[in-house]
Amino acid sequence: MVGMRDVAKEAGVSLSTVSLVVNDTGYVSDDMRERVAAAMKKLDYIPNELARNFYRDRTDMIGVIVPTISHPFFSTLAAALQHELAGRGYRTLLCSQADAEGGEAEYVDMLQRHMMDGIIMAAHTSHAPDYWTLIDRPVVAFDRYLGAGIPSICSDHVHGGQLIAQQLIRTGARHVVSIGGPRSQFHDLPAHLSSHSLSQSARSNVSLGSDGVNTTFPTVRYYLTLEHELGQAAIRYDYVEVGEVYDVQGYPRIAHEIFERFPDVDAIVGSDISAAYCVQEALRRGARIPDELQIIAYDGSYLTEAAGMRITAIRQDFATIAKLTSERIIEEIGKGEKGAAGKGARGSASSQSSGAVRRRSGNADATVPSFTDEGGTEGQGYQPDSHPQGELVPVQLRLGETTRA
Amino acid sequence: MVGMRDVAKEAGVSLSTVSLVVNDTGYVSDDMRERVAAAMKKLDYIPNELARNFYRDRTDMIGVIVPTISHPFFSTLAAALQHELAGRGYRTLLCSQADAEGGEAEYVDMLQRHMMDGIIMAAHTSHAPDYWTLIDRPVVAFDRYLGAGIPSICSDHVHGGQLIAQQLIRTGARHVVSIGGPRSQFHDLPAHLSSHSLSQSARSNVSLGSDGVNTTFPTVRYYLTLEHELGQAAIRYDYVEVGEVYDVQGYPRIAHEIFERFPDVDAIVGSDISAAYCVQEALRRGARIPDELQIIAYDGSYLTEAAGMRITAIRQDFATIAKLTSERIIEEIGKGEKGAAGKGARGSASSQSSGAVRRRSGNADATVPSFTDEGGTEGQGYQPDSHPQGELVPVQLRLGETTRA
DNA sequence: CTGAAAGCGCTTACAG
DNA sequence: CTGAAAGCGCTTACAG
Repeated sequence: MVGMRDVAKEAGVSLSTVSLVVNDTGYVSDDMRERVAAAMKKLDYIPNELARNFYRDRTDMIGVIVPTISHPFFSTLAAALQHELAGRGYRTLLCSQADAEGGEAEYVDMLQRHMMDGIIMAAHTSHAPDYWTLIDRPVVAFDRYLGAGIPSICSDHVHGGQLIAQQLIRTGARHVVSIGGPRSQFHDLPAHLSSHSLSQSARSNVSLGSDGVNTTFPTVRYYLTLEHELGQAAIRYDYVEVGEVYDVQGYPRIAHEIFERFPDVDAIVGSDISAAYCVQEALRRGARIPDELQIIAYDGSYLTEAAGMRITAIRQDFATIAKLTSERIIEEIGKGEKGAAGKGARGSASSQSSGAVRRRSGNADATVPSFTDEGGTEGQGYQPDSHPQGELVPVQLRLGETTRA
Repeated sequence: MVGMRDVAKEAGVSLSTVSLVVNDTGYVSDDMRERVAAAMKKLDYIPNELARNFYRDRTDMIGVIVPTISHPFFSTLAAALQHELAGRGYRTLLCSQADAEGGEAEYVDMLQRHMMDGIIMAAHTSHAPDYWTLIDRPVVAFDRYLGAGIPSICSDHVHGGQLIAQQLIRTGARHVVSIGGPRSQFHDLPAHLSSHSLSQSARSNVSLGSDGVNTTFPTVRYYLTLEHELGQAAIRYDYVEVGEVYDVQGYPRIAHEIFERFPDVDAIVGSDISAAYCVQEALRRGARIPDELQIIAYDGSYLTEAAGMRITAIRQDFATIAKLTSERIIEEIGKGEKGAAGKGARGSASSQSSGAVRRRSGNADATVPSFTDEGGTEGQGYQPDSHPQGELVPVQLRLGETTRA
């Protein structure tokens, strides 16, 4: 292996001169520069980034954790994130929870061991908030609540739920079935409000904004909103559970089941994949879409375009999500940098202080929601674990062939 | 940051003892071990993997290059690879060409700079074979030919083409349209055989096995086989070009175009996405599938299951592909290791020798094809750039609702 | 503007 | 079985 030392010898200059040329830092005379360049070319020198990273204590790699890549929503999200991060000089280490031996923990480990500069967490986690809070290195969540002080970016699911409800109410739907994850995820945080049962949460006057929902999983806000609005309009509503996102078998089975269990269903709402299977099942049964049956997908990935019919969808704004999330994680990484005053420093206290900086300000931001649909509920003092919220990314209803005008 | 030095001090032992305990290597008395463990726990010590990697000159990371993740074939492939690699102790650095600033070059760069231990290349490349051959670090290709000495794993596309042809001939198809990439990719290697035009390549008596095809892109064998077999059966055949895989707009447009240009088409063959859009377009036009129109997808990712109808598909065997490819790249990495006799060595010659080892034996393997459909054509001496081939992974025809019995 | 020196946090011969 | 020492290939103050 040819190293800087060899280049220096070949060019007849000192090691540091070579380093300066390689990194294009500081002042080097043209003469030196050329001699070094020539030597590098001659010896075919390639810098060892491992050494550089070691010294800098940075890898310019950011981990992106998703439940599974083989799901159109997450592959689209991952692509958008990689694109955005690449534009900002970062590499993406994509982790598909389902395909990693140790799940997300393995990646958190890499983060702690300095193999990554930060993590974007877009998967469900079974770990308690403490786990995340104690990590003390940059973490940003997408559509998840990981604990006080961990910034999070979310799609505006309350609005998503409203848009669906409006569409269905306006077109006279009478029996809506919605497909979603395990209902237990709806309230997986210690609650001061215990609206556990379907009927209760659907009908009770629970506020769906910054209080009333105690989950690590903000997506449920769309179900809750939908249930609430349909309840108000006295439209029959049923919720059907599918398994985890990576339960590939579950989708076709559920589609079949819905038609068996609810012969009079006239509107189905579910994630892109669920919706696609429902279109398929409906076509097979000869149900007339959208006259007899409307289908609305939640997510709006490419699958909604290729599922036999263009499916009307709530479209999450992948580009904006990726942009905000990337900005945020890089900001967090920056904070860590500043905390450590000069890398050569004795080092023992620096990471602690930087962690404190990061966490404090992360906390401040994360607890100031920027809701579009409601205001004035924040600022009522600190409430541990109560419905924290991050920046909200607007969603959009994109009309396809599966809904009525 | 708390380091080994702090742990050693706390435990009152030497640095090396701590290292031995952390890595669980060599002989350490139970007493020492416990004292060290206690100190680690007390100080919350986390080893810095950056330093470790730097010393070992290994990162246990393997790059996987695909054209785009937002494509069901490649996201399924990537998931399978990540799964397989994780089981063997490697991390996957997923690179979506479309979303990386510098395309594959950026990742090759990382490989050369020792940030990755190897690369699995599953995307098309515009670089000449020389580019890859000179890399001198572990690279394995999937369904690509990158140059002499670069091992490659391929699906058995010749068989894939035959299976499709059989199905179509048996069911009496009369006008087949197939959708594929730019025809220029079919012969992008310097050729001794110039069968460039569609009609010529479809009808001439070109052998479709280990000679006659000069492309870096083995997938074309399926088109060529299909063309050849349909030609023999005197079935009308047309080839329609879509853009690159990441041209998302292209698919629906092509589906539309096919029905406009070829009103009498009664069979369509294309990748999962193309096929899905064709199903959609056919349903919209009221074409009766499979009675009037058969559709066969090539790849067999989950999309074929959710496209309005279960699409009959040639299924590539993702699990086997991932297994063979992973084994192969790890084998290549191993060769590099052995070459370097003891890491502390002065180092200058070691990487060259390891490269030579790798390349020579890679070469030997790569030029011994294991075709299932033909035999005895190899061993006729060395032919530069002529139809090289690697291990073949069988494909399968999975019947769906879009073909006739 | 250039060079000699120290150091990033670990691992591994090597001497005790 | 344990400890002092050298070194992995770079970068960055610091003195000239």
